[in-house]
Amino acid sequence: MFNTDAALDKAVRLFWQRGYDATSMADLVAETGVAAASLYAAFDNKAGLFAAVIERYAATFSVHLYAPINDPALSTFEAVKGLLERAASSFSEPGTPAGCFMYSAAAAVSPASAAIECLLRDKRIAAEALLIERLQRGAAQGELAANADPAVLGKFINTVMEGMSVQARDGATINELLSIAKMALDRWPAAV
Amino acid sequence: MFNTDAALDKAVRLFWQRGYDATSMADLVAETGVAAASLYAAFDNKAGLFAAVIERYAATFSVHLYAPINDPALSTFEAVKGLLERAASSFSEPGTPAGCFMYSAAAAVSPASAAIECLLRDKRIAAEALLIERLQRGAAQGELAANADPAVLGKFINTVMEGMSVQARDGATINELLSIAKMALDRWPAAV
DNA sequence: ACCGATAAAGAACGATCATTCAATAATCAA
DNA sequence: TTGATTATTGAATGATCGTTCTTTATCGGT
Repeated sequence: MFNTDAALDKAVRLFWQRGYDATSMADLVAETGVAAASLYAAFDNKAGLFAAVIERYAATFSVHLYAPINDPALSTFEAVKGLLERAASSFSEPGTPAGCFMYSAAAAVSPASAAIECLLRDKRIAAEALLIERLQRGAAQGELAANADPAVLGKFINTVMEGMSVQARDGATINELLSIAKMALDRWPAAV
Repeated sequence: MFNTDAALDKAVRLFWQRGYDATSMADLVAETGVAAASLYAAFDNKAGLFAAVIERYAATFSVHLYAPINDPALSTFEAVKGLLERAASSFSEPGTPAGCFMYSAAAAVSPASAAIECLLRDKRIAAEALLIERLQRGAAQGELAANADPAVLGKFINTVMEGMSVQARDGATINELLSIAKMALDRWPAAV
């Protein structure tokens, strides 16, 4: 078989930039250099290819973005700070399309592609749940103010990240994104 | 001529939900009940129709959303609070597609539709500039802390709004959005 | 009632869409 | 080397895309 990972890397860029509906199989063939029939043999159809692209993005980009959340050596604040700072730099990284694939690749799709939208939505919700769990662990260890609600705080942090992705798509620089991240962290409910 | 505003209202919903590329002329014909040739006579082409849809959305929705920013009776804080609260309620309004049209209708499009993306981006950037101007006016009148940067604060508020739109698309309730808005308004840099 | 002008629509256009088929090239056990 | 299997592809599929052409209604002025 052809090098599926290399092809997926190319496909990730394309879907990232143009979104699901606006990326045609002809585009994917031109970008990957793999014939359409071969892509179908490997991934069944466009939706299957996109599902594989999601997993490839998660393995190569999301893992790095969310690394601070899973790093046991970091305090809860440091973990969230690391997450937002990585978002700022990766969303504005010149070598990749701006913003986050998970947020913009299927922002608005046709009813025929509703299943695709769900795939990404589930990933977004799972990532938010991961963040909230980390905050709950921090709260259990007394790192957060007593009146702080980890669920609301997590949703807030996640919302800022999602907004940062739109900002990056509109041309925000890494420094602007870092300023936004810093301001979000100003709201941090540290234990007294 | 047919009732263009009524047709545009229908078209707004369709583009709002599905985005530019995923909304076909056939969809628009079915939804508006106006024949394709008539739509072309009135708006030239799909891009022209979309441009008219943008203006229709701005006149019927954005105006209401940004009303607090232009209300001279409100303090700067009240204006921003009103903006975020209106975002929370309108983004989750059951009668309309979730989120904000300006943020999601052309989040990711094909290179052929790049001009469409620019149209919406310009609207987003103009709205952000409007918010920042309001904050600068507040700063000039001593409503903000001396070390507060209106440009950064405005970008932050705007980022939260953009994130709230993604949250709404993913099913966030009005109460969840209000909690997010409330957290964004915490530690407001009020003058001492 | 009639007529020129305007508005609306049905049917067709070539282009492109995702997908598949038939045929070729590469691989490997024997 | 041979033969069966697998991998790969160019070409063709019907469907749908945005767009336009031609024809049919509609309408205000005389």
